[in-house]
Amino acid sequence: MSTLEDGDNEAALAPPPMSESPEEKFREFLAIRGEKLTAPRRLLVRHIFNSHKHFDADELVAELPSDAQGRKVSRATVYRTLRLLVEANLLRELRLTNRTAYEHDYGYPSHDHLHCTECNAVVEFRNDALRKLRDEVSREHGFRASGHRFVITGLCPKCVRARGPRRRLDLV
Amino acid sequence: MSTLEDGDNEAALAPPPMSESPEEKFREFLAIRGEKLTAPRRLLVRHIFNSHKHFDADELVAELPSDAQGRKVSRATVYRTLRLLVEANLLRELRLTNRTAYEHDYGYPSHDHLHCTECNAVVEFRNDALRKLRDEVSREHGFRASGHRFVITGLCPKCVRARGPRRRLDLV
DNA sequence: ATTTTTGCAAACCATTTGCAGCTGG
DNA sequence: CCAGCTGCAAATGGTTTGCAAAAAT
Repeated sequence: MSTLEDGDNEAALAPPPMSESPEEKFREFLAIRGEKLTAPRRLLVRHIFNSHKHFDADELVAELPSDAQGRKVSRATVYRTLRLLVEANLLRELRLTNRTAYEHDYGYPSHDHLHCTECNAVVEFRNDALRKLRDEVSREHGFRASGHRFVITGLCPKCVRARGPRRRLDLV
Repeated sequence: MSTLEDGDNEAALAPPPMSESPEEKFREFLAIRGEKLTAPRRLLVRHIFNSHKHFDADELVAELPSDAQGRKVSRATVYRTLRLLVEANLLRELRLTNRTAYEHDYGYPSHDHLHCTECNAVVEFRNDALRKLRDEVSREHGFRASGHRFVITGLCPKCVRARGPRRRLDLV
């Protein structure tokens, strides 16, 4: 449903009201499929959209609060819900390392990433030329682009300072 | 060692002769680290650089020929060698799905990818503006870029024709 | 009441690793 | 000869799944 990442620019029907909350959007998505917005799921959407950090399943599990009875949402449910949120276009997968990272794909402007291979830091940036470039290339190849991922890998300023002085032949 | 993907443009020492074979380049890389170009490793480099396909560890294992005694290179060695080839900048990792894909990063011009989310096809393209854009962005953020990955996701021409006619609200 | 969801634990699957014996230089 | 390899099999680690109990409509 026309996310910020979506390249399709036809306006088949009324644009969705960008004012609905992630939770509301998730509820709609589930309703359409005859599925339910349960307590664990509500807890997860709320928690996830309370901050704009990147995160992975493990971090999420660790951060989650326990309920009154000291029970946490199970790891299995976390994974299942993450899958749903991705299908609902509320989250986007990142795959920079062996574990899958997630970031908001709803209510958050389209952007790309700089990834420090040294300290694993991830910095976001916006660049409009990129989108144009993407559509150009897609057109040339007869593709219908629905999204893209542009990751620049290298050393962040901190790591450049930390080890930049070294020469670049130290293969051993 | 100054690969096509490398953004560092200082010329610390004589540029490597681009005429040496992947096998030769691998041998040098290993020699520097006091390691050996063994029979299994030689078989792997040769096999891998005989074609320009993308591949993953599993496909590689499946394709590998058995020796005279009907033994194949073990899966463990395949993984270990792939890691080495990546370190040697002969191969590059791709990470489009859950399994790691590999492609040549030596003797093959720098390029990016269109990824069809329907049939999983991967098409390569070259675009020089992208590299410039990458360096610009890196500079703005104080990064020292060493590479990038730009993947445009969407439907390839074939899949557009196959299912393009459908409207775009079919969430169910 | 019926269908979906949850939590647990076991299963999965790609990848990694310990180790004893083999091998290249 | 000796450091570095290989293969095997067992271990890992992230993610998925079967199933019976629990919850939602």
